[in-house]
Amino acid sequence: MKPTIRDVAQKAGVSVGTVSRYLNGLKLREHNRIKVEKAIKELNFKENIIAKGLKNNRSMTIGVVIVSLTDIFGTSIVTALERTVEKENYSIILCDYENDLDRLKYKLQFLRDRSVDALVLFPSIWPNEITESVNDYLRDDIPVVVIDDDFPTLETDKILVDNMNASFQAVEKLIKMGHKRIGIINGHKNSYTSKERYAGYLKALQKYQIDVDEDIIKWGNYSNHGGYSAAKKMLLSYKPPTAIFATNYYMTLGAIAAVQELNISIPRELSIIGFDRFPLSEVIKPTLTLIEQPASRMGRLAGQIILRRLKGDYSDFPIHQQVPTKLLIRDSISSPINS
Amino acid sequence: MKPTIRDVAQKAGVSVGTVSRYLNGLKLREHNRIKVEKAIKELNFKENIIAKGLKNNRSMTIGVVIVSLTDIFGTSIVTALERTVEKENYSIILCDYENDLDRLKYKLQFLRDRSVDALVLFPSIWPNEITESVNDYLRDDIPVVVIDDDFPTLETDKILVDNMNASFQAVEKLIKMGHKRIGIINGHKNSYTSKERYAGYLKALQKYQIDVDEDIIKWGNYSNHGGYSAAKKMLLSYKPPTAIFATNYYMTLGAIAAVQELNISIPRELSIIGFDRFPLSEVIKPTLTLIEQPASRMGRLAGQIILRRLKGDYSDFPIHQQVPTKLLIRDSISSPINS
DNA sequence: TTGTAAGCGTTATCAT
DNA sequence: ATGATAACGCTTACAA
Repeated sequence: MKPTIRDVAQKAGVSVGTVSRYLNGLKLREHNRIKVEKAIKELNFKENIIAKGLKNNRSMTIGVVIVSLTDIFGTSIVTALERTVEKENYSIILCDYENDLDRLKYKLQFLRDRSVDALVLFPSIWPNEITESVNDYLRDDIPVVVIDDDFPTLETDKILVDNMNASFQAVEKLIKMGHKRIGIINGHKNSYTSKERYAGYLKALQKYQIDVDEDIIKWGNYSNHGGYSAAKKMLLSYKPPTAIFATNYYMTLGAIAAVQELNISIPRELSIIGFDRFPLSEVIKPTLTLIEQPASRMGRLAGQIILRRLKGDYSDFPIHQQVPTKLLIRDSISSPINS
Repeated sequence: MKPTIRDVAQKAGVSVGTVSRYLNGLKLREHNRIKVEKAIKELNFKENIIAKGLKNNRSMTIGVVIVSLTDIFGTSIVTALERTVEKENYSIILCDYENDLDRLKYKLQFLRDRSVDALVLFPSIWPNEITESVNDYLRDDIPVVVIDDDFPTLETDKILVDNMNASFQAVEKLIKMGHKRIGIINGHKNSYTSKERYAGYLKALQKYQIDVDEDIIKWGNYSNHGGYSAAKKMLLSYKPPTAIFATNYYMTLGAIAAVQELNISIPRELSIIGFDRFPLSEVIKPTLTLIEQPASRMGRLAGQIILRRLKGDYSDFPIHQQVPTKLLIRDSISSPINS
C-alpha cells in the first residue's frame, strides 16, 4: 500500500494536519519539520493528487482541444504550453476532434466531466456552434483560452495571431518585387484565420491597385492535397500567377510538390511564400520564404495566462493578445521574369 | 454548486447507495429506476470522476509518453489509442520528452504521481536507463505497454513492428530490380528500431551476396536534416548509390530534398524507398515507394490490451505482438540505368 | 504552531 | 433490492 499522510504523521510523531501544512508550504516548528521531512523520505511518500483534488475541487489537469494531433502548428503550441504548466504541476489532457463538430462537442463535454481546471481551445470552423458548450465552462468559472480564433459572443482570454498583417506583408513583399499576378491558396472558406489572411491579401492588392482575379484565389482546406491541387490548377491555367502565397504548412508543401511536378523553377519562374516554419523549410532547396507564427511563444503565453487565472488573478481579464508574425525571407522569391 | 449523488438521492427519494448502484449499472426496482433517472436529468447530474477515483484508486487516465508531439508516427498511434480508450471513459495524458533522458524520467515520475491507471511508452534510445522507473509501475501492478521498443529485462506487453522484415523486403525489392549499390539512411545508432532495420538491410545484402560498403551506410538520427545531409554525402561521393533506403519519415523527406537540390532524377538516376506513409507521400511526384507502418492498428491494439489489463484480464500476458508492415510500391523506384 | 475532526463525492459492506 | 454508514487521502476550521 502506498503511504498516506497518516503514515507520515505517525512515523514523525505529529498530526496529519501538521504534515498537510508542511506539504502545502506552511511553516512548522523546526524540529517538527525535520521529523516530517525524514518520515516522508523514509516512507517515500507521494501525495495523492486525486484525494487532494477531491478536497479542493481541482483536478490539476488542463484540457486542450486541438484540431488534429498530427497538426504541427497545434502540437508545437501544446509542447510549449505543457512545459509552462508542468512547472506548477498541472498536466494536459490532449484531445483532437479531426474537424468533426460532434466530436468537438463530445470532447468538450468529456473534459468537463473530468473536471479539468482550465480549457485551451484551438481554431475551429464553428465558433458559433460551440459557444453553448464553452459557455458551460465559463459559467463554472473555468478559465478558457482560445487560440487564434474568434468567439465574438464569448468573453474569454484569446491569443491571436496578426494574420491580417502577416498576409499583407507577404503579399506586399511580392508586389514590391514586381509581381502583379499573385495567387493565394487559402484554408477553409469560413474559418477565422482564413478570412483574416484573405483580408490581408486583398488589402495589399488594393493598396497597390492590383486587380483581384478569382482564378488565382483558391481554397485548399489547409491540407496537403488541397494545396497541391490548388497550385496545379492555377499553374496550368490560361494565365498562371508569377507568385503564390500559401497560408499554412500543409498547403505550402502541397503547392511545392505541384510546382516540382510541373518542372517549374523556383524562384525563377515562380515565387513562393509559405506559412509556418517547419524543419524541412530550411532543408528544401531553394529555402523557403515564409511567415513564421510564434508557436512556442503562444503556448507559453497561454500557459502563463492560465496559471494566473488558476490563481484567481483576473486583473487583466480578458486578454486579447495579438502576437506578431515574422516574414522570413529566403530564396524562394525573386522578381518575375519579365519585369 | 454541482449536484452530487446526494442531491439526486434526495430528489428521487432513495438512498445514495441506490443512486450509486444505478450509476454503476446494477439493477434497481423499476419505479426507483425511473425516479432516479428523472432526478438525474432534472438536476443535470454528472458523476464526479475524481471522487470516484479516490474511492477505487483509479484516475481514469492513461499516461502516454512519446518522443515528441511533432512526431507524426507517434501521434498517429496516439490518435487511434485515444479513440479506443475514450469509449471506456479513459482519457490520455500525453507527454513528450524530446529525446532528453532526464525529461523522460521526470515525466515517468510525474505520471506516476498523477496515479495514471496505465502507461504507454514509446521508442526511446535508453531502454536500460529507465527500466528502474518503469519497474516502479510494474511493482504497483500498473499495466505498461511498450510500443516498438525493447525492454529485454522487463516483462511488459509490447507491440512491435516487424522492422527487420520491413527493411529486408524493401532492400530485396531494390536488389531484384537490379540494384547492387544500395545506400541506407538509418536512425539513431543504438535505438532498437534502427538496429532491426539495419539488420534487415544487411540480411538482404547477404542473401544476394552483395558487399557491404560503409560509405553508403549513414546515420541520420531520424531527423529531416540528418536525412538530408546523409543523402547529400552519399550522392556526392566518389561512388554514389543507385538506390537509397531511408528508415523514417523525416529522413525520407530530407533525402528527397537533397536529391532534388542535386537535380538527380527519381527514379531514373536514383531509386528511393522511404518509411512511413504520410499525406504528402501521395502528393509528391514521383509518388513514393515506402514502407507503411500500421500506426492506427498499433494504437488500437495498445488500447485494447490496456483496457483488458485494466479489467484485470491478464490471461494472455505478456503480449509481444508483432505487426507486419506493408511495402507500398509506387513510382520512386526502377531498375538502375546500366543494368 | 499544532491537534482534532468534519467533510469533499463516491463506493462497498452489512444489515434489513 | 435497498438503506445506513464507514471508508478513500486529503484540507481546513476550530480549539487548544
